[in-house]
Amino acid sequence: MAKWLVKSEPAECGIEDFAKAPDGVIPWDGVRNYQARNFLAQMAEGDEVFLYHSSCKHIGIAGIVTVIRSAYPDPTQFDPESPYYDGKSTREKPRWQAVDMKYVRTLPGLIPLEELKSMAGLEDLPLVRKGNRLSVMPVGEEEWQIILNQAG
DNA sequence: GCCAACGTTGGC
DNA sequence: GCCAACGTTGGC
Repeated sequence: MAKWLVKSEPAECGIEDFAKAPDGVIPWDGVRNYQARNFLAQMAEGDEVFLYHSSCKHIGIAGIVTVIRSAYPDPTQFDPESPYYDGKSTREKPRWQAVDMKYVRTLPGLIPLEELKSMAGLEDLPLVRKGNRLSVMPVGEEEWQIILNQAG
């Protein structure tokens, strides 16, 4: 099973929202970046995902979710009412993909970005690199373990 | 609120 | 195909 990390603003969709969602399930839609979309498309059912809180007071890894439905056309791209609407996308040739994710657990303590930056073995994780804006990224098995050990 | 870094768009 | 202009992300 592959491992991943996704960013979200907790005001929009944080680990608490997963914990409160019916069955703990939230569709991961609205991704509008090609590189991030390509990673989304590679996700498989059962893959585990770190949920990272960005653009807020306490930034860092807050919890773990799992992929329960692999990539399907993101419905928000067809919805003119949606902020994620994309007029250039068609149902025959959808541009954007979504997956469904399910709550696994909230970490006992958030792992702050600052700490992730200082940890050995995470140097290649795009998350800790300056100016990185990628919102969906792969996490290597070793990186995953290093972070898990830190999470307790 | 600021601003650096980045991705995308569009003129040429 | 280049690249300037623009909009967005996201840490600080």
